[in-house]
Amino acid sequence: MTAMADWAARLSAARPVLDRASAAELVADVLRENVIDGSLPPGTRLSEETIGNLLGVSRNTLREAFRLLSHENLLVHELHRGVFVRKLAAADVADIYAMRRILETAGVRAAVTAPPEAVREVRRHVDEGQAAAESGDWAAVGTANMRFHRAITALLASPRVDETMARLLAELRLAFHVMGELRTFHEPYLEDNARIATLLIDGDHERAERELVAYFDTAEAQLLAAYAERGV
Amino acid sequence: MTAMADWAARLSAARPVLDRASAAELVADVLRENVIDGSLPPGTRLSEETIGNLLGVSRNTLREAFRLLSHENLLVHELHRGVFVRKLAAADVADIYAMRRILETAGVRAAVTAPPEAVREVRRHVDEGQAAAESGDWAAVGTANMRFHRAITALLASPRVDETMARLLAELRLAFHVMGELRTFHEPYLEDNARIATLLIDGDHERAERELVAYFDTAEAQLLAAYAERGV
DNA sequence: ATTAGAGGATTGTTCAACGATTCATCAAGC
DNA sequence: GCTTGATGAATCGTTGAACAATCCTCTAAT
Repeated sequence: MTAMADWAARLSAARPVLDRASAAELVADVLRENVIDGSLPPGTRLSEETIGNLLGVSRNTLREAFRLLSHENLLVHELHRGVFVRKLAAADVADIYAMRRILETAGVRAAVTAPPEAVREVRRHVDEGQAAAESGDWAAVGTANMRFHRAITALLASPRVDETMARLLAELRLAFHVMGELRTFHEPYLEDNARIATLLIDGDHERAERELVAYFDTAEAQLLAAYAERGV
Repeated sequence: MTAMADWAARLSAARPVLDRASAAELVADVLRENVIDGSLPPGTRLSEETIGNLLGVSRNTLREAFRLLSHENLLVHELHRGVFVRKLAAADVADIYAMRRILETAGVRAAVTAPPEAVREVRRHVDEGQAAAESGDWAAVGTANMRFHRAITALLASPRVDETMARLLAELRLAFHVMGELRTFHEPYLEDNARIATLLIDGDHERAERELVAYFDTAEAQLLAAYAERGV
């Protein structure tokens, strides 16, 4: 009975991979990648004809992909004007951090009852980030940092929280483009993350929460300062 | 200067009404209504041709409407099979309540710093619900109850939290269909809501939070019991 | 310098068509 | 009797074209 339950669990887990065939979703994947890594900077207009020819899909399919990404808040659709890569306003950044505070502090509090391997997963992403820093790959440090924070909310073991968090962080990447040097933005937080992970493993979730909140305050302030400087 | 700010505020508030020209959104509104009120029960398959003819729109427009509602988690899209009215599993109900616990308890804690009119708004929806109960309109009691809970998370003053909460509650309505009598499900909570609102206004957010958590526990248990009974 | 208008380009929407996939039916084999 | 495999109908996925509506740019006139 447990053996069969195992099959069932693994098979149903593999199911979404099989469904991954829709052309619109594939196009959305490509565009999402380019938006996130900055190839398509915020404000860029995505012409239907140009991109359609470039990717070899019809306008209808392309528009469907645009809609998918609009729902993820990565593109904005303006009636009769087209779709643009989202430009995050300062208010958006503040709102994203507000929501992160709620979800991630809840995650830290859930660490007490979460399975130990989930807590270890948090630490794993810290190590990942430090390794990337040593090789000077600051973009990789950034993604490791995001995985670290996603691992924190993963302690809640809630699919909906996970998805919300993933979307929030993808959106936040749009804001990172205003930071000139990735290094100055990511490097200082490596230590913070390590400290928080240690506190979580030690079970001192109260101090972990305080440190996390402090991180939010400084990171948000840093981003907003960069925004003010650039007058966005 | 303030006069101009007034114009600006009022105009930008009226803007979404103007944009409401998309055929797909109108179609989505109709379908949403029918899904929520149970005319289209969970599991129903929505044929593109049938519904397209019924509403007199092209398949493309209809597909866009489907996508809108899929994103709201009211429909599910299965590749090459079509779209279906979402069937909420017991695990989904549990997950929705997990997320509500996080967001709404955060809302209660934010009541301390929230503007007084926002707190009064919470109480207003309690009164609404009681009025609806007196006239025996239990569906209206249900919507008032949802507005009550949305008002709680509105204390956080975060657009993203508001939207997440709205989607969660719309999704949850799909689960209400398993409850036979709406009255037995909604009536007991009128008192709870009133008590919580009073505690919020009095500033006793600690007790308010405890009461809210207790409400979640019983409401969730009641729903899950109904699920188990019907073997869904 | 500002405004008004014409023209071109792009998006919004629909339609028809064809290939791809699923589902139900039915026959063959163990 | 049950499973396996093939057949055909129904439906979805995608494309391309067409036309209307809207926006943008450029020119010309005041």
